[in-house]
Amino acid sequence: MNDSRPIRAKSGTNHEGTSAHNRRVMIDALRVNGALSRADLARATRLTKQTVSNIIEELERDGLVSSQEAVRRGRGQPATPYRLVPEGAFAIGLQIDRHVTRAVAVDLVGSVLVRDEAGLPPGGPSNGTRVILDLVAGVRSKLAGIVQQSEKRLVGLGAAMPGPFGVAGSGDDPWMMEAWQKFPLLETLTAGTGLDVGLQNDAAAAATAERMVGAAHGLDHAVCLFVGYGIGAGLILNGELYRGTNGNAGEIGMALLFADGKSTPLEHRASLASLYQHLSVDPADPHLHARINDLALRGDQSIRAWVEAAAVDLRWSIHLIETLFDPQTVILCGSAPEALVNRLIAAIGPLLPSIAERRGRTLPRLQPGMADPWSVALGAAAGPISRAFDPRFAAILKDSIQS
Amino acid sequence: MNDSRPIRAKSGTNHEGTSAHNRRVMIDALRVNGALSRADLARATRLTKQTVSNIIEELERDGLVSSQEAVRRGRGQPATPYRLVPEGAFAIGLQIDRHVTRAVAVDLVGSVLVRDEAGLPPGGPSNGTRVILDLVAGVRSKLAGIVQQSEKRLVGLGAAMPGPFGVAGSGDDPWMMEAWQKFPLLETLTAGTGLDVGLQNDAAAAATAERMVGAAHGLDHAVCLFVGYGIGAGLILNGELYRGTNGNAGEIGMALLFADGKSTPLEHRASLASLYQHLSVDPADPHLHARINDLALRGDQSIRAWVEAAAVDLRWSIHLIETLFDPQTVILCGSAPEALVNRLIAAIGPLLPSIAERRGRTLPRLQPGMADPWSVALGAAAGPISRAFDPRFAAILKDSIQS
DNA sequence: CTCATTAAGTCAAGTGTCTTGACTTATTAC
DNA sequence: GTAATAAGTCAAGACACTTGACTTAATGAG
Repeated sequence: MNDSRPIRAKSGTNHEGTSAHNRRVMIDALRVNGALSRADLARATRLTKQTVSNIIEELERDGLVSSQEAVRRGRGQPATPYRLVPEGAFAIGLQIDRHVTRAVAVDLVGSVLVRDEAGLPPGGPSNGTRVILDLVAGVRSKLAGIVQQSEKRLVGLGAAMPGPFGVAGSGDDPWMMEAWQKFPLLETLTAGTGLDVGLQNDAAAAATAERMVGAAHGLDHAVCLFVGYGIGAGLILNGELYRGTNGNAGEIGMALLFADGKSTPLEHRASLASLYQHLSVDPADPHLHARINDLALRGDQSIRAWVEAAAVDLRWSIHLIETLFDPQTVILCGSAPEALVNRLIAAIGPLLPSIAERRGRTLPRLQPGMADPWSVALGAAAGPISRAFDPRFAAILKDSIQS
Repeated sequence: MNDSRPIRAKSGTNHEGTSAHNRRVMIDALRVNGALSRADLARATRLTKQTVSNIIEELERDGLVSSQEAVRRGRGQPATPYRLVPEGAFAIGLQIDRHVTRAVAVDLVGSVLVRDEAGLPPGGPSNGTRVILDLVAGVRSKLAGIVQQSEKRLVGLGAAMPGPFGVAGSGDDPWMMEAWQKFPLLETLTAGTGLDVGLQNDAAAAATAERMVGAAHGLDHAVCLFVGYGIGAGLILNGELYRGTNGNAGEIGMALLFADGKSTPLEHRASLASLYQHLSVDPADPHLHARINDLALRGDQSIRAWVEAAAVDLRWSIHLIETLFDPQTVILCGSAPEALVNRLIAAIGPLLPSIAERRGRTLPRLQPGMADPWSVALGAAAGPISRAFDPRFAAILKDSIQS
C-alpha cells in the first residue's frame, strides 16, 4: 500500500461518456460517408434504430446535422438521409511561420470561410504577439460578419508552428523560432482570445488537414511527410493524431543520414531551407515562393539538381516511414510551391521496395497532398474540430467530458 | 447517399462497454499501483465510491482480486486494500523461432508457471505444426496439474514469431521462416487448441512483456528495441501496442543505412544474424547461445569488433526512435546472451543528442530490458492477458464486448 | 477518558442512456 | 390488389453509474 506516492490510473467512464462517444461516432460516420439515413447509421454503428433516432434528433436540435429529401431505395419506406451542417461549428486556425503568420476560419466540414495573413516583425514573441492577436481578432470578426451566431459555435483556436517543442535549438535561428517554441503561446492565446487553444507542429497540422478534407479522409493509419522550411511527419495512428510524450513525435527532420563519413540531419538536405541555401537566396524575400515556382516550372538547372538530391533522401524517408509505421498510405505535402512539389514527386518514383508492397493494396503507397500555403492554417483549425467531434478514447473518459 | 458501397463507421457503445471499461481500469490501476483500497480507486479513476464497490465486489466474485488486511492511515476507518489475484487468469505464450519453439504458461500478473521448449524440425509448418501443438498441449496440461480450474481461467494463446507478415521475403531463408509467415497459423492454432489465438512479431511480444512486468510497466509511451536473430521495435503508444495496418509496424530491421555508397538494411549489420556471419559460426548450433555468452564474457576480440560496429548502428536506431516516436524511454531487449547485451549497452553510450534530452526527465533515455530467452514467449502470453484486461479503446466498442 | 473529527465504506433511491418488441408508415414486386 | 420489405416511432424496461444520508472505525485534542 502506498501512502503518499501519487496513484496512477486511467479514468473511468459513465453514461455521459457513452453518449458523448455515440454522438461523435454519428458525426464521424456522416463525415466519412457523406449522408446516411438513421437506419444506415444504426447498422454501421451497431446501435439500435431507436438510439440513433434519439441522437440524430439531438444533433439536429443542436444544428449539427440536417435531413435531406427522402430517397426511395426499393421496397420499404423511403430513407431520410442526414448530412453534416457545415455551419454547425467553426474553428480558427493559426499558423506561425518564420516571417509570416496566417489565420483562417473553417467550418465543420473543413471549408475555409475567411483567410488573412500578416508579416511577422523580427524579434520573436515580444513583437509578434500583438500582430497575431490582431490577426486572429480580424478573422474572427470577419467570420461573424459572414455567418450568424458564429461566436457561439466556435469550438476553439488551433495554432501550428514548426517544432520541436521544449528542446534546446541548434543555434542558427534568424527567425527566433526557438524563442516562439519556448514562449508560453498557449497561455497567451488563451488569455488574448478567451478561446480553447491547442498547439501542434506544422507537420501534424498538415496531417490533420489531410485527414479532414484531403487524401487521408477516412483513413485510420496515414503519415504525412511535410516538406516546408524544415521537414516533419504528421502521424495518424489508429484514427488519431499521434503526438508522443512531448508533442514531438514525427520530427523526422532530425533523423540522421550518414554520408561522406559524417552524419547530417535529413532537414539539412531535403527541405526548403536546404533549397534556399543551394540557390543562395534570401529566405525572407516575400516573392520567393512565386519565384521558385517559376524556376521549377521552367526546369531551372539548379533546381533540378536539388530536386534530384532531395528525391533520394525523400525516397529513403518514405521507405523509413513505411517500415516503422506500416501506414495505409504516405502523403507528401508541404508548404512548397506546387511546381516544385510536382517535380519532387516525379523525381521520387519509383519507390524503394518495402513491406508496403503487398498484394491487394487499394491505395497508392505515395499520394500527393495539399500543396497550398494555407493548408497548415487549415490543419491548425481542423485540430479543435477534431477534438470536439471525432471519436477518440480520451473523449469517453470521465475527466474529459465538458459542457 | 451511397447505395451499395459499404458504409464505414466506428462502432458505438452502451452500458456494457462502460462497465467493461471500468472493470479494466480497476484491474489496470491495481496492476500499476500494487494494492489500493476502494476509496483510493474511486479517487484515481474518478468514479464514485459506490461504483467502485460494486465493481470490486464483482471482480472478487470472479476471483480476479482479493482483499488484504486493513491498514490504518491516520484518522478514519482503516482502508481495506485489494490486490490482483495471480491465479485469476492464465494465458499460454508460444514463441516460434528458427530452430526452436518455446511455450510458457503465465498468470494474471505475468509470472511464468510452466515453460517448455522443443526443437523445430526443418521443413517449415508442414513438419512443425505437430511439434507446436504437442508443446502447447503439454504446457497446458502441466498448468492444469499445478493449479485448479486453470482451463476455465485460460484467456487465450498468444503466438510470437519473427516478422514481417504477408511480405515476399528476401530469398535466403534456410529456416523457412517465410513459410511460417505465410502459413495460416492463427487458424491452425485455433483449430488445434480451441483457444482464442493472437499473433504478433517477436519485438512486439518483447514490448508486451516489458509493459506487463518489465521496464515499461505503467508507461504509456515506450519503444523496445529488440535485438534477436533480426532486429525490430515493439511500440507502446498511448498505452497500447501499436501494430500498424498489417501488424508490421516497428520492423526497423528493414530500415536502410547508407554506407560505402550502397544501402544496407540495419538487420544485416546489427543483429545476431550479422554476428553469426561475422564469427562464421553455424546458427543452428544448439550451444551457440552459451558459447557466445562465454566469448562475450572473456572479451573475445572478434566479438568486440562486432559490438563496436553494431553499437554505432544501435545508437543511430535509438536516436531515430526517439526522433520519430518521442517515447518516455527506449528499452533495449533481445534474445541475445546476457553478456553480449551488457557489452552492447556499454558500447552504445553515450547516446546521440536528440529531442529526448530535456530538463525534467525522470526516466533514463535507454534502459536494459529482459535478456532472457523466454521473454518473447512471456510477451506472447502477455498479449491475451492484455487484450482481456487492459483498458483500451476497442474494448469499449460494441462489436468487441464478448462473454 | 471523552468526544469531535476524519475517512472508509454501505444502503437505497434516483437518473441517464441504451434496448426491446410491437406498431405505423411508405414503397415495391408479384 | 396484396404480400413483402424496410424506415422509423412509441412506450416500457434494463442496466450501470450517481446521489446523499448513514454506519463503522479509527485519531487526536481537551
